[in-house]
Amino acid sequence: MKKTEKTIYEARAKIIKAIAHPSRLLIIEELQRQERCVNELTEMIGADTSTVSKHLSVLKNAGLVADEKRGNAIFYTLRCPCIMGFMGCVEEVLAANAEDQKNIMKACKK
Amino acid sequence: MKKTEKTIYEARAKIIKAIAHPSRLLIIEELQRQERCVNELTEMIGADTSTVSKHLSVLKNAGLVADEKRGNAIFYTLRCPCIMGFMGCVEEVLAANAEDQKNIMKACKK
DNA sequence: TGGCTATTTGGCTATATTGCCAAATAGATT
DNA sequence: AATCTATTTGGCAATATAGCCAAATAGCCA
Repeated sequence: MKKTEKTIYEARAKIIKAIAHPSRLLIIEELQRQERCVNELTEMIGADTSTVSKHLSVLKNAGLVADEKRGNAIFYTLRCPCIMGFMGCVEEVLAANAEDQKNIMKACKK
Repeated sequence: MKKTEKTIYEARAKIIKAIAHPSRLLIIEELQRQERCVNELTEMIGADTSTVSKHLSVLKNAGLVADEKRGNAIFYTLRCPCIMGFMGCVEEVLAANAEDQKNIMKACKK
């Protein structure tokens, strides 16, 4: 792998890594519906505020969300709705895996 | 986040995490083109064989690739070509980030 | 000003990931 | 059988990630 290539793959991996966490997936899904402040997301996730704040900074750092201060709160929005297209494929993979499991079970019973 | 919800998000995150690594991105891209054995991928990546083997087992464990033994070698194939749809969105994010950088630079010069 | 509310930051521990080496395994070849 | 090739596994050290608490910061409100 050449150096230039490596840089490109690393940049892509950084984006995808930012998405690859249960809480951050929830955040992305919710922000795709509507903008939310840290407090609201914290309640939905049920973790410490600081933890959620850090998740948001990971997403922001990857360029996936934008934030805007309004009044006392900071509202986060999803910058790239296309991310949700991801999820369809992920579900496909999960469905395929479930199908495999089913077939394995069936084979075992024989 | 309810327990059931959490399980779902964790399952999704596992798939996405499997994709989120530079070498594994290269592997996915290459397998989308054609099936490859561990040795071939190892050469392309330029890491230890054992390292590549482990990357492949991560992908396999997530259900993203399948393997088939033929002769002396084990050939890996991509199970879900839809993953490549991911990449378009990732590139969009990277382009948007680059655009931001450019604007920041421009603002600084003033 | 002083106290709220919302959010971020620093610090720490626990856990997970990565990547190398060496050794084990499995087939193919001689 | 002995060897060669391809791959996986175990073990280890380095690094990264996650999540909590406590403390810092910033704007609002009385």
